[in-house]
Amino acid sequence: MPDASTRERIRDAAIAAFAERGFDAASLRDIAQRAGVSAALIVHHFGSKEGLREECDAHVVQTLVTDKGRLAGGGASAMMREALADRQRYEPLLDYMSRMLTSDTAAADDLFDSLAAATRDLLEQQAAAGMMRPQSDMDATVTAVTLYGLAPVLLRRQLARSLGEDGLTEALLRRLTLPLLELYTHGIYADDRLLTAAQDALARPLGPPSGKGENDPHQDPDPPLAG
Amino acid sequence: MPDASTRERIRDAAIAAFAERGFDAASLRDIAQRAGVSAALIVHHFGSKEGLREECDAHVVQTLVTDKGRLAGGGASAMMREALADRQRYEPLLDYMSRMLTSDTAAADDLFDSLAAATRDLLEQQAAAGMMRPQSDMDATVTAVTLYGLAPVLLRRQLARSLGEDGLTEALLRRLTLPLLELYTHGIYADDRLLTAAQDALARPLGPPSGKGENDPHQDPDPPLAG
DNA sequence: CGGCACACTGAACAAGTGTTTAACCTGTTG
DNA sequence: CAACAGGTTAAACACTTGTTCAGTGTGCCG
Repeated sequence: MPDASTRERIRDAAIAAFAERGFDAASLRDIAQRAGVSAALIVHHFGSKEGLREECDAHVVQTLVTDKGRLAGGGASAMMREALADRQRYEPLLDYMSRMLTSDTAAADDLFDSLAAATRDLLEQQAAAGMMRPQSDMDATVTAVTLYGLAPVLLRRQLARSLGEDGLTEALLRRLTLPLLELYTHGIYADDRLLTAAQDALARPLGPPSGKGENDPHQDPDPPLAG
Repeated sequence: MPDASTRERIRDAAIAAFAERGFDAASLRDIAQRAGVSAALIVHHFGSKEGLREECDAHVVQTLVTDKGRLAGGGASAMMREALADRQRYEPLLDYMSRMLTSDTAAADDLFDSLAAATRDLLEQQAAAGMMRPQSDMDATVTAVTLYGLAPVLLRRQLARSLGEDGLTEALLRRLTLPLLELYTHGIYADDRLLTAAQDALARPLGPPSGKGENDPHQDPDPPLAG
């Protein structure tokens, strides 16, 4: 393992470039300039642009997931707090992660599985402490909560813009805290009309293929899926 | 407006290509081949690749939002149902939308604003019908529900993979219906310990800068953000 | 010192990019 | 028929891309 600092400088420059412009749009010469080296040196160290990507993927996953057990009990929420605390260092990682999670790579799958596992640990821990209501389908709940935790990261730009903030500010996180906790504590619906309607509809072996749909769980009770 | 069918064929081929491979990776010659024309003709019709993109953006936004008032009361949930019903036609649109929402274009902002507006309409309608609990910050709730509705679309690949389904199948939507409705009806927490702790912490003018954090709303009550 | 290994470079290469140019074809109009 | 307009194309252009090549410098080891 030779002088690793150059390798690491290239790797970090690549992560920043991939995060900013995407893998295809970021050129080796662009990355080389950021790292203060030649394009040829990148190939010398990583074999190819694809090799560089793999190393970047692995490093981002490790930093976000494995390293220091940073999300053992926090998940994406912990990430966002870390990102706030050390913005210059973590913002590229969040951008990189966002692009990774919506790409079809094995590294993306690994990352998501790690996040889902951390979510499951947290939920099971809270369930054991008697803090959680019994869930009808724990696997689906885990996946959904993981998805919901990632949404503010992936759509961070729209989130901030929509609420009139300038990026992921602390004020933005504070403002989201209560509404989200209200949702996770009481829900947003005043009664269980929609829920029981969906339960009834799903209880029937096979719903009407494409009827009027007032009782079709995919026609009305579903809005929470999106709104 | 000359024979529009060729223009539309090019536009649709471009949407499919951009959705599959991304704007940068999809080449004009690639799009031209899909549409059965020459690359030069694309430039002749749209001026440049960027011009083609703008027309694709506009068309996708119109199809998903404006056209037929398709999401007046349904939002992303309605989208996913449409996508299921006519998969071959809508799947490229969902991929295109996912890429658009995570890019920094004006069209993306417009699309998100339209989705948020539809979410607001739906929630206010349900609030007027007495179906909703009072929200402490309606704007934040609207944004959060919009984000949460988009998460399954953006992360559809991970969602399906995580629950062992092959894409956005009807079985997958059915399986998600109850857990999500439970969440939106009762929450997932058995008591309001976390919520009141956060309320207390936020009531203090300025929280401890970086104390132990057991009462810091960003340290513990936050997990719903991600898990 | 000689020689080897290796980080590192500028220049060149083949392939692919978006775009331009000149021309072809076809239908319409005067 | 002649002239024009416009959809359409192949070929060329200038440029960028990832990668290769031949070489330079430097430090270590025998």
